[in-house]
Amino acid sequence: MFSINFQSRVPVYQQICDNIIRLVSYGAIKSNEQLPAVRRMATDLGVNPNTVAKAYSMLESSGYVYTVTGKGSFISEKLQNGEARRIEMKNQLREKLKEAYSVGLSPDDISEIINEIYYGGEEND
Amino acid sequence: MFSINFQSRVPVYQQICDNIIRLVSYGAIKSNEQLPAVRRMATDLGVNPNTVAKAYSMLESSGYVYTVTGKGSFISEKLQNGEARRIEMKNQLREKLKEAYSVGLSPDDISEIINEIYYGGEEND
DNA sequence: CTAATTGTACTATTATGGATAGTACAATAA
DNA sequence: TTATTGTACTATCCATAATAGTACAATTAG
Repeated sequence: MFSINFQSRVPVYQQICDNIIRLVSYGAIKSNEQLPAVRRMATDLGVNPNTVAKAYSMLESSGYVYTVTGKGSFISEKLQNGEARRIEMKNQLREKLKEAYSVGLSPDDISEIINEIYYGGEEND
Repeated sequence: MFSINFQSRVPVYQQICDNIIRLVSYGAIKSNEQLPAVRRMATDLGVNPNTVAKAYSMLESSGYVYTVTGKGSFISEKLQNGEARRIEMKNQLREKLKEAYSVGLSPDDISEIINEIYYGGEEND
């Protein structure tokens, strides 16, 4: 599903939240679909069940997940409309990249950052 | 000069480094200009001198600052020439790309925008 | 010269947040 | 029933950051 970067300064529970949201944005998980059980995901990721539980509970308080004790946790409808966010994000990114261009950042410089973020380099907040 | 966000998960010494780089990129500090003394900046920011010392020493090992014991720490030439501006831009771009990542934008999505800006059209790499 | 200021190098200690360990419980499903 | 779900605890551990305090070499100002 995804993996945890234990070198990162970003807390594991936060990484779990981020990844779930990202997967939904990608369409890899659809709304009303059930998330892996807390204990299951914990063993999959190699972390403590409490850590996953914390992530789930935070996602629920954000409204991105609804949960039924005894059944499981499920992606809410609220998370489905990621398309608008992606378009908006593209526009913002375009403006920022124009600035980068005018300051003299090279495509390689940018690729470096992309690799760092997408393929598991250092993260900060 | 600047202030520290003690609520942030970003370490104070890191914030100090970032801010100094940022100030240089804004032209608020020029190269060969002396930085405040470790003890002075410490009291200004309300932190421990050791924390500032750590920031300075990290900046030095990055080559952004040179230091003479007994005299002080100074901004190196390296940060002139728009280098500082590019560093700051990289930081901003990194934050934006993190957002893009979390929203589900793919590297290809981003490459498309980069090509559009840098090569003015529909080529891909 | 002396005295003050510079950065640096230590060691020790504390504080905080995150993660783990373990247990227990209510609700659901087979 | 029995197993699985999420949840709620408490206690503990650990890593990192930050502090506290001292000391020292180099520089500068007097």
